[in-house]
Amino acid sequence: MFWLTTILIMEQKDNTEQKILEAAHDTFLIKGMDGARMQEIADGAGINKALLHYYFRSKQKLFEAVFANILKHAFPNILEIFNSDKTVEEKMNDFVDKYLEILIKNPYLPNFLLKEISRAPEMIAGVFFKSGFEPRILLDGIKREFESEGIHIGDVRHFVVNLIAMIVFPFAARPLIQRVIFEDDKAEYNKFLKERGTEVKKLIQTLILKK
Amino acid sequence: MFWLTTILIMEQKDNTEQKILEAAHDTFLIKGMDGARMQEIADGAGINKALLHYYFRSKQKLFEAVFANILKHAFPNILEIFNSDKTVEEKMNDFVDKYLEILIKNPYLPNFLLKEISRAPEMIAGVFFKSGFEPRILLDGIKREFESEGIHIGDVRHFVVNLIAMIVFPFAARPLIQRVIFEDDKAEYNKFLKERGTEVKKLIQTLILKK
DNA sequence: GTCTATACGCAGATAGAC
DNA sequence: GTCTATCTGCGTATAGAC
Repeated sequence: MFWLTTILIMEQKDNTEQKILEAAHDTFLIKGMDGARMQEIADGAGINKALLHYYFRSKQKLFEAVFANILKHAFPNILEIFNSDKTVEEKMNDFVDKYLEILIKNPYLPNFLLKEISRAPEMIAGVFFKSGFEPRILLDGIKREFESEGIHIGDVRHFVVNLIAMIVFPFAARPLIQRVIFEDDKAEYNKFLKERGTEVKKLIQTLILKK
Repeated sequence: MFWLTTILIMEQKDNTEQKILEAAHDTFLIKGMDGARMQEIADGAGINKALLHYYFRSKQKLFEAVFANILKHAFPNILEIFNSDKTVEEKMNDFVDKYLEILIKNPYLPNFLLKEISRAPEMIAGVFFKSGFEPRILLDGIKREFESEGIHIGDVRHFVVNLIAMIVFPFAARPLIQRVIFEDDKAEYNKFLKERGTEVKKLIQTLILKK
């Protein structure tokens, strides 16, 4: 009955508050906190500015609501991937696929996160760590798993940063790369992004086979 | 006599206009166009807001001056590296070293560029392409050089994006990574950044030796 | 060239009718 | 809950004295 529940939730939330959150999401995601305008959000939601303040007292509060929501959907069950009983190599591949999928659906996410985290690290960290997941434990786990398969990956922090960099960067730097290397060919760049999965997984493979 | 010229230039430019440009640079680099305040720039330059408008008619014009300046210093002689008579492998290593050096000196650069390019791609592209360098030719050259040494690197666009991603991303995502993985240990993260050179060059090596 | 004072517009926020 | 009208403050920009 999950689908029913979902529909119910969707419907009962298809109210003004929800419409505001959606419009705010769209505006904040692209313009960021500094660049966003309450008027634009109101227009997007089909209401007026006053109602925004009725539901969320301030721009800041509205932003925080949107941001928490974005984080929740941006980092869904990483643990789910790493708690499976697959080989660590398969987990890495799952991670790549999962995150590329998320980013292809939410291409503005990387830029938004980088921008906002550098703008207000303290505030962001506050929202972020409410999720209460333990990165250090995750990293140690990855290292241990690799070693138990006889693979020496070196400093696991570099390994993970390399991995995430190769996944995220093509999205974060899209406006630049697409223009400079792809002569602003949008379709060609989308094709390129879809190829990233194979590319990154091949690179992991190379690293692992090296030993 | 270059050093003398340099000093002369520095001194003759140690005037109000120069002080404004420097203060504007610092503010824009960290806050971006949207987040920057003319008051903060004026304070930084030790003058008042009116003078800003006397020298540069508007915030927009001031920003463009700063941005052009940043680009000029951010992308110095890439061509110089690639026009040398070293092996392509050595060129790659030089590229990594050179860019890490630049980024360690200008750690805010990646975030600033990503932010501004996504905010106003057209304007940015205008300033950018005045430098008139040809990325496609550069990429083709890299591919050809690798192949002439019998190394098949696959799609050169993926190769280059991987390379730049691994160099740039740790700087762009610093506030996040430092907090999440390094428990906000600044010194430790600086050490990590300095290790990136070895790390990335090792990875290039792996890719090349694979064949 | 540099300052103080001020104009002007915009964006966030509130008051109050319905 | 939703609207219109309005306030308030801030940030860019200008006027004008020195």
